[in-house]
Amino acid sequence: MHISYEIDADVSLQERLRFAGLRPTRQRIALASLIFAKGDRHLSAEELHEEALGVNVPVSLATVYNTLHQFTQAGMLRILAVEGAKTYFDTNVSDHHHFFVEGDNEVIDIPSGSTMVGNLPPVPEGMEIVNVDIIIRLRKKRG
Amino acid sequence: MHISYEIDADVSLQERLRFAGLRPTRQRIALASLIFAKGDRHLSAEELHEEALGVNVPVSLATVYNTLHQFTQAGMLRILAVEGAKTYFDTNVSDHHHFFVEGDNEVIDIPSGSTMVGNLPPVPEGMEIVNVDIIIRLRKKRG
DNA sequence: CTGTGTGCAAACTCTTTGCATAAGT
DNA sequence: ACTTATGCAAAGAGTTTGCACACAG
Repeated sequence: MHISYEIDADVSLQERLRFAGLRPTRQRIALASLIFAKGDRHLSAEELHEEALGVNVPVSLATVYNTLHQFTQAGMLRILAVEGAKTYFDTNVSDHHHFFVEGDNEVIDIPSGSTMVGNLPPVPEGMEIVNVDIIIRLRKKRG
Repeated sequence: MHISYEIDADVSLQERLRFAGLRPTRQRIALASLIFAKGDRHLSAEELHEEALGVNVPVSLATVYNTLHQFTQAGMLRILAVEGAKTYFDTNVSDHHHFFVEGDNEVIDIPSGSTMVGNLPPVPEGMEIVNVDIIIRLRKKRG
């Protein structure tokens, strides 16, 4: 579904939240506008929390976590299993893959045009595919 | 390099460890034989720890972590970034990919014959590829 | 009003670290 | 002997939970 939220961001964010069965509270609206303001992003709970505090939206970290998970469940975000401890959330829910820059811990989208998945292997008995994640790990060329 | 460790597991494990610059201590030998006894495996530190205790090798969890990381650095293991908190170590160091069964948190190797990576996308300026990880997330068919 | 959301702090899980003791060469 | 590993317990990072208060409908 598409809501043209370019016209009035706050109003349609409210609609999106309502549509997802989430009450459009101050915090959720604020977080949603931070998350979805700048197009595709990858962020951790910590990052979003700091960003919120930075623009004087004093949410608690717990609420950030709750909100991110609620948005994920609503299909507005996607969890990105990259590495170790930190969980990243991806605002691009469509089918695409990722570069991951080691050292920087930076996640970069791979445009979905660059089709890469060739023939899938046979899936084990009684199982079905949820999704296919490709992560290309990069390092800076020493130079 | 290949050492035929089928002949006498303990002796050649010692050699492997020595070759990696690791002193072949009781704990490392015991853990190595648990890890490499049964062919390709995916295990977490917790699992290995319990397994060790189960066969009366009383190592501490800290030592298990240390050992797994040392083995990884020595190229005998590979870290598997699957999901969230837990770190999995893969005894299959060669080029291959994985199924991940959601719910069970089970990791299954995809035989490297099933080539899947087609055309890789252009790599960002100044970067080089470390490796390509493909994880196919599965769920049990409800039935 | 009524129910859901939020903030806080405490709890939890996985992992790492510091330091005294034990073991390898 | 001399050096490196180990064990323990404590610290650390990231995430979650429980409960009183606040807010949306």
